[in-house]
Amino acid sequence: MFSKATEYALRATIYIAQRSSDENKPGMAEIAKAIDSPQSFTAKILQLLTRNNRIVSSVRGPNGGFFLTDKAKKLPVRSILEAMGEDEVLEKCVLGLKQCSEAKPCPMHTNYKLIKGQLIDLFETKSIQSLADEFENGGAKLNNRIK
Amino acid sequence: MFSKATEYALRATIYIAQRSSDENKPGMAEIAKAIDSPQSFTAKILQLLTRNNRIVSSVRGPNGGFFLTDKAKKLPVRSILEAMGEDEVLEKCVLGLKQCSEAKPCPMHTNYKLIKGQLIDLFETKSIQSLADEFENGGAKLNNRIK
DNA sequence: ATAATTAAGGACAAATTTATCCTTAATTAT
DNA sequence: ATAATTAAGGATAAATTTGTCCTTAATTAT
Repeated sequence: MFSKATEYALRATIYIAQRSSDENKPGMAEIAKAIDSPQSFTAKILQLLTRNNRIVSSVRGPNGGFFLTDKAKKLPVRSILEAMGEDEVLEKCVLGLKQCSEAKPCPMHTNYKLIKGQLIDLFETKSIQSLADEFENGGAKLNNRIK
Repeated sequence: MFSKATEYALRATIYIAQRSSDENKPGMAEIAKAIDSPQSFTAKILQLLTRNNRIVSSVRGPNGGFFLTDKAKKLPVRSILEAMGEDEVLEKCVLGLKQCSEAKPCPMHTNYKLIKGQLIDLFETKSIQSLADEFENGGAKLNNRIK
């Protein structure tokens, strides 16, 4: 559904949201290991997310790392997609037609409409914080390891 | 959601399903024009779909072209995804985790589960024929042209 | 039979995505 | 102040996807 870059962005952001505090800010090595992603590539992605501190914030130097402000934690998950320039996936026509709309529907349009609405609602309603909570308390995983 | 190749595959198959008959088999030039896709690339894709006549059938020579057997028209839309090797998109974890499951859910898993079920159901229930009917009678479009 | 037409398929090219490595800049601890 | 640590950013490479072009093979019409 999403590019690998966006998948890493989602996993990294959720991880950072749950693990960061004033005393502790996970660094690149820790994050990449925790979410099963290539470190350097993930670093590039976090650079996108830290632009203007839109989603993620960072500090350099010893004990530096990444964190989310309380404000950022309340952002909808969709904002991560937006920062990655991939939010249009939610609205996109299944057949890839630019002109597809209620007025000019593709053959899948009416069938897919309801699902699309739920998908948009999910990404706009769920906050980054709520997913971090699932990770912390719900036993949810962010990597592919067995144990 | 899907690759361009799969989008073209879906559009082309629906078009062929609706336009082909014993007397008339659309050719590559007509198909590519009708669905707004690059002709040579679409030709490659139709080669995949015609392998073993799984989805699409073809005849070469004058008045040749592509068509769907009645049996093929009854196939679920999902079979097109399968022929393109892209059906796992339907089952895939939103965060891209291979191990994501009911037992080891990612933070999005429970939220996305219902939507995923509907998506799978849509692609498994809808037949190629039913989409061709939408194209024929429902005024549905397969290209990006204004009029 | 021959020529015309059309899909099949191979080779290759362009564009995009994914990924790595190395240097620079900022910050902190000593 | 200095050295150590860590993110930022540039350059580049590998892999994949998207796309084109040309030749071959099959089929049909004449």
